[in-house]
Amino acid sequence: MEKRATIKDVAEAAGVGVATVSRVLSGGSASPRTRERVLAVAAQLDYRPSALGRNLRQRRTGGMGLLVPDLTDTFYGQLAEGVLACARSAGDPVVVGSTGGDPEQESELIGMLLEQSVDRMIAVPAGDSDTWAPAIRAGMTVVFADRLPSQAVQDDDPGVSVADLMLLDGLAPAAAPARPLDAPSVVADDRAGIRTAVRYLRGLGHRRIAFLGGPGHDRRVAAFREAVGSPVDEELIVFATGSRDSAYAAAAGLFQSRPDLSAVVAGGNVLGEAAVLAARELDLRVPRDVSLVMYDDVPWAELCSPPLTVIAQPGRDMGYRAAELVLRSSTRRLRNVVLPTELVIRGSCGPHRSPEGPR
Amino acid sequence: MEKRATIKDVAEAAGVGVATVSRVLSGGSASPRTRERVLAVAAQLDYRPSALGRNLRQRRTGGMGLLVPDLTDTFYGQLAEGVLACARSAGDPVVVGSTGGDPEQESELIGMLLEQSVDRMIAVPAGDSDTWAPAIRAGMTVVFADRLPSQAVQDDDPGVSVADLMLLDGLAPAAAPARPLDAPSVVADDRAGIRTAVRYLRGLGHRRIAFLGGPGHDRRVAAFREAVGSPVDEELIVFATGSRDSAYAAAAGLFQSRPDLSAVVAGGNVLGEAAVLAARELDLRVPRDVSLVMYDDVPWAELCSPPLTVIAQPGRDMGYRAAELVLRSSTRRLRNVVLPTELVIRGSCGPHRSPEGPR
DNA sequence: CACTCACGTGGATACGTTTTCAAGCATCTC
DNA sequence: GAGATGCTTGAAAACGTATCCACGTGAGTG
Repeated sequence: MEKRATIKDVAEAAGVGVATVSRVLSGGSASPRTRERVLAVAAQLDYRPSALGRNLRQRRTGGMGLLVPDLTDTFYGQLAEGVLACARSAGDPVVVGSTGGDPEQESELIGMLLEQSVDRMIAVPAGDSDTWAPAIRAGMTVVFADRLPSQAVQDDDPGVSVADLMLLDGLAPAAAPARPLDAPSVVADDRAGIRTAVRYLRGLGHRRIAFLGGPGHDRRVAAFREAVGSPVDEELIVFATGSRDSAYAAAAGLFQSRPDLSAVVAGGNVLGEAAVLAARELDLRVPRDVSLVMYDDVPWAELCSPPLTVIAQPGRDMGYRAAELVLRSSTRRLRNVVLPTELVIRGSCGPHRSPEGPR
Repeated sequence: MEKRATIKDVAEAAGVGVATVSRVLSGGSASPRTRERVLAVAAQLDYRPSALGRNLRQRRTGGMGLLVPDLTDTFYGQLAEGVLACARSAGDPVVVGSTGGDPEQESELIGMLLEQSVDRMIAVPAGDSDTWAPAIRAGMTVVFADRLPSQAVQDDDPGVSVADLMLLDGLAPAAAPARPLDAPSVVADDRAGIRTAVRYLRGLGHRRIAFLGGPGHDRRVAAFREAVGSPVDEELIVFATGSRDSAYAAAAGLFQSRPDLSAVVAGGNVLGEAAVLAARELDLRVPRDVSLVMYDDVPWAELCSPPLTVIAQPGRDMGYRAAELVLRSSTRRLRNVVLPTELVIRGSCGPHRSPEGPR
């Protein structure tokens, strides 16, 4: 356990000042002669500049933070891989946190990153804009991926009691009028994806199409509503929390309460998984009894029988692009990237068959 | 973008010295009176100690590193979730790196963590012991998870030419005699898991059982060899690299070259996925034509039809335990944790049927 | 009452780096 | 040849924290 060489050691060994060493290693100007000397000595001492010193000096940690709801969800795994790939090519460390879809945990993790002086992060947000305001106010460059934070409820009338409360932490009540926090983002074209799927199902003759949503699927639900057109049968839109259990419960409940539905689009791969499981449990055959299209393409979608028809979104690319965006945040243009989706038709959708019994 | 308060600000506002503030916040001794004052002021200023200053001062970064081959692999996702859960409860940041199973990338990532002065890490190693020697020599506390680094090839005869080469970086050639680097670890009981699976297949009448292995599956292969007993049909043991393509190729190749096999155990979920795909492509029915048991229990194992019989290993626990181990590294006892596996019988294994055609 | 002892406290230092600033020096121009 | 100009260089000052050490004050004891 030998101790690492410092810049001072290199400077002494090379017979130059520390400033020169720093310059050479940071690509600053130096005479070829000294440059060579310093480089040689540094190599020989196996010197690696300590990120600690540098970070303190420039008052920020290199690299970036990454917040996802759940690494067990294959899609977020893909997204994370994309981020890590980009970061690796830049030589940057990535601090990863899993929020479990819980705004409170998310808030804690943001605080932790703040403490670490991580000033760049990409996030699949769980909380609303109020959760994220502190981070952005603190000067963090935040890029949202996969979805945007929901709009916090506006409290337009800051009563005296509220003001009283705020005095506790010494903040001026009127500081932030809760504007819609503008941050770059990279998301999939949910609207087009859902619309294509719904049209596809429509083309197969399906009329009663259900939507199985999870947290953060607001845009997908909206797109679904728009695609099916009015009147929307509200009972056919059900939500689950993030957990697999909840997803299963929602799917099973949907199938049981509305045996007349003939197709369902699942808002994410966990929901899709739940739908397949619930259908099987209730002896509904796919696609004979019910057609299914799932958001997210994941390797195991092909394993199901029948293989699942999916709305593919480029998870890895999404992560990579987001990381690029957060790194070159100087490029202020081209914010709000929208990635294309693609309907991958496999075998989980079939033509609508009128129910067997009379009606 | 208001700038954060420093310990100095707190000290001034509270009318005490910085040392006192530091003590109070670090849980050191202080009179109740001052403690209260400092705490109040700190809260009011929304002071959060900067990890940068602290890290530099104590010459180490808090938190830990985590190196896995691929976050797209559900098992590593589970493992990562476990690590993150433990770290979160400790309030520690986790720097995650994805090695892609490539020792070179792994080495680079280790270097990056070294640079960050991360002195604790948990890793699913890709490289051999030589890859990890530098990290451990540098004083890192490394806990291996899921598997151990393979033993580097011993070069027992350090010829003069080798010594010459080593002079280049100024290292003494005889420094590290390549001892088997002892680091704590937490792995699954591969031996028992594989043995149980093989016995189960044997009990179903299978005699020609194949093993589909990937990188890092050394212990599983060894266990397989032991379980099937001699003579081992070497053709029935095939390997893939980490990628899904390679896994598919290996599986397809196996099925084609040895149509007489009646069961296969896949060494990991990616291999299992490949086996299902390849079998389907070759019109082999599971379990009618070939029985399949897969290492790793993953949510989608139940989605296949038939649902996959698996050797379940507790991925999340593995990560959690590893993180515990690396955090409380003072507890020198209880290194090398072995977690139990469980054969979860679903529907992918059936009784052996003698081949239809005469033989 | 003097002396000791324990404890609370604050000044000073070190951690390793980047960056500013001024100085040194050689070259170029008038 | 003198002044200006450009380039290279090193000393020094931060960055925010934890910790050593010395100082002062209080209580407790002889």
